Amino acid sequence: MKVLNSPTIRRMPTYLHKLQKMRLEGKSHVSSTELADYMNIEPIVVRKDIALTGITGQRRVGYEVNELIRYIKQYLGWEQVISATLIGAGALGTALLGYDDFNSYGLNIESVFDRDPMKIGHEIRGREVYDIDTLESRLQFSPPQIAIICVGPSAAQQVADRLISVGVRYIWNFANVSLKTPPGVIVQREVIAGGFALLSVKLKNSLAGNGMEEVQEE
Amino acid sequence: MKVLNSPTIRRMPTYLHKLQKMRLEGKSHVSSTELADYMNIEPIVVRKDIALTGITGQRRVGYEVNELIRYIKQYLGWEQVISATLIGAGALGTALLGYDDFNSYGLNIESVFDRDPMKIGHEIRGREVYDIDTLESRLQFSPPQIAIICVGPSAAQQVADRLISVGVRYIWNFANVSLKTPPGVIVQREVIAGGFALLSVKLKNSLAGNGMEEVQEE
DNA sequence: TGGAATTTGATATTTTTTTCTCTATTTTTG
DNA sequence: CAAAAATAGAGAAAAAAATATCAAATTCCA
Repeated sequence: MKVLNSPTIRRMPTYLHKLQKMRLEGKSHVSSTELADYMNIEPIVVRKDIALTGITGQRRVGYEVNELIRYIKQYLGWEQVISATLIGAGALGTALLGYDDFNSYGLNIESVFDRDPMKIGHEIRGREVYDIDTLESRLQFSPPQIAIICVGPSAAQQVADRLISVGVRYIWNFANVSLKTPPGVIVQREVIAGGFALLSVKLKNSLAGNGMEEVQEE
Repeated sequence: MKVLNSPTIRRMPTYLHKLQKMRLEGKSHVSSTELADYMNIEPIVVRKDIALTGITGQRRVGYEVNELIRYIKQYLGWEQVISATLIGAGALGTALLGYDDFNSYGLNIESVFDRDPMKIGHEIRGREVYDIDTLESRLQFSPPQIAIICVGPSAAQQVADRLISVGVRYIWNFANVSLKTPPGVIVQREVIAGGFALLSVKLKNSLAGNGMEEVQEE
């Protein structure tokens, strides 16, 4: 069985989001058609994605919502809590702290660090901000599984180095810079402008064709 | 020639970022190897990507930095300015307003709207925040090419409807919800949790194998 | 100067991802 | 109860993307 399919994995959180909403609404079953409509993709894509989790649905009925939630979470490794630290309590870090779904995804941001004296010791979204200088002393003995880097590009590499030195192996990097890391460290870089680039190309194409062609992708 | 290749387009901003840094450093040429090293991908991927822009390099030398910047910008439609409005001046909206590269990408955020009276009339990152109630009156006669939605999920659909009603056709949606839009409207949805899902799966796999396999993708 | 190394780019191949086709099942409707 | 509609799922095919191979050009270095 295939285990790592990037586009599928990227779609999973959206399925989950929708499923959890449906659960709240009391829906017991969901069809691939329904999920596909929600996401503007084809039902067959949804079925293939879901098949990877190992669940089986019921013909003419669909999938059991609760069961599907469980299977997706298991597939993503979201059944047990994933510990994390957030470095950089600026606008972006604050936004991430306010991202509601993380709770249900098992992401537990245990600590928040910043270097700004105006922030240190104060709470942001209910969490105390620690001095970045205490990073090593606080994380050394039980490093989080994931570090989320939300500092500016000039500080990101140094922050990454320090995180790695205390044993962090998985980095979710929002800084607009490519990190140099030793083998064994996995970095997931978020390039915000990527989505904008896609949108720009579609915009450009429609201007060029100055007409009615349908460009719909990704 | 192929025009719309999603993974390639998503990598373009990163090439551009690096190239602009190199230009500042006074470098005149760049090789695919150098860009590949920076991004932790294979040089052949870089060459294929770059080939799509139509530029030709020089063997044993690489590509001329300035020329490559121009070709990439042209490929993405970033040579002329793209007008935009930002709806939602919360943490995420503020973060986007502070994203330095947008200037050089031709993205011009002309207006910022919010519904919070504490924000309306004040400046955020040097920009005045307008009352969301004035959206129609301000945008009606020259709607921006792109709208960036950074409001909460409960408000996003209504905001999108209003934007579409004044003529916006391209939406960059950061709200954690799938928008329903009429045909002809293009929505680029950013799912923040997508990257986290990818990282989680890699983490899970390494725990499962509790050993030394290398899982490196995307 | 001549060989080694580096690099692009054309072409081919492989891998990944999406899409299609068709069957079986189940529910709903007439 | 029979027909119709909706749905999952298996297997095949197509499309997209990444990777490999190799020739040609150019530069570097001994």
